[in-house]
Amino acid sequence: MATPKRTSPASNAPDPRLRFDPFGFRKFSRDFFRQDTVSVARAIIGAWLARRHKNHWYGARIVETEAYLGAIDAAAHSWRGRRTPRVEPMYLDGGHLYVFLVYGMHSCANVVTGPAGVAEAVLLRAAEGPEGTPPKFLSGPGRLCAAFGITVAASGIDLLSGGDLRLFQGQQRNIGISKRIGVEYAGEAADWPLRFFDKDSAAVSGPLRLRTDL
DNA sequence: CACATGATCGCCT
DNA sequence: GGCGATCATGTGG
Repeated sequence: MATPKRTSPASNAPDPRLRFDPFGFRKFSRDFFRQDTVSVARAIIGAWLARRHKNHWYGARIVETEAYLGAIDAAAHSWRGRRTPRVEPMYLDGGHLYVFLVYGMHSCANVVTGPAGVAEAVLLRAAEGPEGTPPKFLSGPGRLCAAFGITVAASGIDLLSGGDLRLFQGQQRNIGISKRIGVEYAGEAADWPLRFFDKDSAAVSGPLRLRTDL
């Protein structure tokens, strides 16, 4: 008989090093996510991504994001209003999650922004784990998803309806701005200053030259 | 650190 | 059929 084919699980277990206690954290309002996408991308630097798994909580502080501006943005999956099953979650109300697979192997998680029908989102590019975890542990969208066990099975879920994935408010940070990473094909949009990062975090991804303001 | 390359497959044209 | 909102590894400066 043939070699057993490995089936990808609906959702993977989060890394145990991310255990944390969400007690006392404040949640965001729906209207917060309905703001313009750039504001949200900036504002969630320092916020906490959290996941519940088998009655335990796991979390990390977001240190790097990118804004994707929908129909007008050649780097966005919803460019020119493109509407396919994969991209459909981008059209949901602000506060939902959009997850996609790149290069056949890495998941990327986005927070949907704007009101329903506006297909914009914020890509979560990197986070900082608890002290003691390697600086690059959650550095890069693929690694962040892998550590949290987030897969495309989570695409379309609501972060505000009491589910297993949530976003909590954090502390204000020193914000740096640059162009986005890995979108060179997007023409003029490739140079738009839509990447935001915590200047004081070692967990930020990408080349060093993109770690300073424009 | 910068740059090049291979891995690997769902999605779109 | 081609190509990515990436990552790990290897080379060279």
